[in-house]
Amino acid sequence: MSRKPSDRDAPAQRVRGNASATMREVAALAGVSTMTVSRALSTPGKVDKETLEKVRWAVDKTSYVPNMVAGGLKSRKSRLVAAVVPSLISPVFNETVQALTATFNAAGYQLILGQSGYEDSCESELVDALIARRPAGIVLTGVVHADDVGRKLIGSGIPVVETWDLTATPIDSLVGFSHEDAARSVCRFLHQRGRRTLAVLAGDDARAKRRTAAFVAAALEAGLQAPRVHEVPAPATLGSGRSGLRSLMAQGADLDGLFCSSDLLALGVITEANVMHLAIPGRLSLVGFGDLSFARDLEPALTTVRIDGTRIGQEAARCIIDRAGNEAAAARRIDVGFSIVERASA
Amino acid sequence: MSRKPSDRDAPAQRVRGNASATMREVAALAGVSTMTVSRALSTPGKVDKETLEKVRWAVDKTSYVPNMVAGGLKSRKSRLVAAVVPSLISPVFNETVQALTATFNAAGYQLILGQSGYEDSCESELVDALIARRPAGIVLTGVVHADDVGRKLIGSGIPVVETWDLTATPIDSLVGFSHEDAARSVCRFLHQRGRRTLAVLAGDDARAKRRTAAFVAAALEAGLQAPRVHEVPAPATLGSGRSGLRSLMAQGADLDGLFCSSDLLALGVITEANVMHLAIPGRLSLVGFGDLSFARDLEPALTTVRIDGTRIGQEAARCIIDRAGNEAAAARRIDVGFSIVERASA
DNA sequence: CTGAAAGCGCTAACAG
DNA sequence: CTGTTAGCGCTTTCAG
Repeated sequence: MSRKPSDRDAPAQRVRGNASATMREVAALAGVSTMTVSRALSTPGKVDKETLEKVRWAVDKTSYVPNMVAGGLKSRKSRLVAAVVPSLISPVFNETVQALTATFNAAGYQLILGQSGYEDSCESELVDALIARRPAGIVLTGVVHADDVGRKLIGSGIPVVETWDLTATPIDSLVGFSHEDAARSVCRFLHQRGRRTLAVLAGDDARAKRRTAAFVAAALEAGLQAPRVHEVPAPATLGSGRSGLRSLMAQGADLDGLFCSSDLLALGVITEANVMHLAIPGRLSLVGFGDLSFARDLEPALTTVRIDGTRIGQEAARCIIDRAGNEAAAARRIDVGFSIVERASA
Repeated sequence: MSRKPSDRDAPAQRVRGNASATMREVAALAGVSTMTVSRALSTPGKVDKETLEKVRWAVDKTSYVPNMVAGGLKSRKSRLVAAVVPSLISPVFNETVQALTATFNAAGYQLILGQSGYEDSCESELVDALIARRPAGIVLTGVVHADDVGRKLIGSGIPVVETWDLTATPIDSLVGFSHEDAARSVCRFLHQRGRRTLAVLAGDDARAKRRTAAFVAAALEAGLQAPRVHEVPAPATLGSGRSGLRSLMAQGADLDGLFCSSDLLALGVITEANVMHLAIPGRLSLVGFGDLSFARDLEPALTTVRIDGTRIGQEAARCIIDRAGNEAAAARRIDVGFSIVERASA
């Protein structure tokens, strides 16, 4: 079996089998100073054409890849951004994470991902670990509650964007929507369509709980009886949607309007309703939350609260990118709102 | 409105309103050298108890958070790892990404996330950007095809783990399973249960295509007629599952066994079958792929190919963490296999 | 347009 | 147990 010697051999310059070339090696090979190499790479316009050629050739020859760690240390621009998500298992934040990665990558930034879990417990350590990287910004999913975390974040001087929620006391920038308003709207929506016996099927995380509370309050205000509430452990699953519906129906078969704190729960409700021969929307109006990709194609198509996760990600990224370009840029507060996508299920 | 002055003010040491303290400031405040501070933080056992106290106090007082960028530059240990995923929208890799983040974080590493899209096009630039961070390792989803990417990766000397697939020519370590074997097993499974008119409903990404090809070949070998194939654009959705089933049935209502390249497609098939009054598994046996969280609770519960995404993530992380501790550690090849989870739908 | 000098903030390696 | 010295690889700054 013959083998072209150049194929996957280490480039000639490098003696150490692995470890990347350094700028010095490139400079030596091109017969210029490291400074010129640096310029050729970051501001090619400021370098003579011929010199540029030589440098490019040397870069190629050595397979040089700049070391951003070193560059970042000196220039104090890490081009790194950190994001914290409660969970990567549930698909709720997939759109946002995707938009963050895409927007940041397009602008030459890289994303470090951290997971906080649904409790605030280890968030403090996580934030420390992230600050240690001196990122150009930190994107948080949810608003910060722990006081020490907030202080740490403020003290670090790193731009912060809290997302997926609104608060009167943001740390810095804010891109979200009102969970309370969304829940109230759903309640009104069901009420206006003649539904009188309402219930909520919700996860037990903080934001879902707030939606539940707002929904219940709105129902009471509208003169309806207090909605039944069934809580399931976060993250929500199809299975807990099915058992949730059973348990809710067991409390009284007159239930005619149901708000699920997640489309996954709603999918479970549809599945179980099918088994129980409970007509949706005939007997029971169903509203989900999240407008996950499958919602539109369900049978019946799911009426749900749409949150534009992609937009949240994009706006959050913009906050940080813009601020990196102009330190004086002000903190932003963006309410991306929500919409009730009316489909067959309600 | 009164305000406790100490509340959110900048610590006394720091003049610049933001920007974190440096180790020098801590050292000065504690009355020791920077080296002692460094040791107090990373190897507290080697520092006198009293000194330790002083340092800890100074760290606290200045809200000092070590700068890992600087530390990493000197020690050549970035404690950063990069991962590349084709897509963050589809939930297929959620488990793996979650396991990677969790395992790495537990070991004191941080994860940089990159998205390649389902084409190999921009993968090369992405890999460059990642190598530029000098991560302790790179985890790839899928095996590398582009030759220049492979060479670049090898040349960098950074440990690489390819995942979710097997290949005879890995770059370095490998954690995956055989897509061909999985497809063949499903074919055998359906055949053994008396199904004779088979079809495949599959996404058009490279790995799904290979499963499709293997499934078709296995059917032919078993003496069955060539399975019908319906391809849908990746990423797969519930909607394309529904229309896929219609189109497949239109080609002949005698179809009695269907393999979907994703559970999401299978969910669409179940939904549409419900509408068409097509009994599953009575008339049509259905097998999905992925064992997404909802599969077990569907009606009928979905028979599907389970890939242990969590294990893939954990093993991949281990490959890199172990190698970081012992440079001589050998490249690993782990076949995590797959299993057909037999439930009601087939 | 190019180069030399001077670090960014931290830690290996060696002395005390 | 602690301190000193010397950089990691790059870029800012200032002279040519």
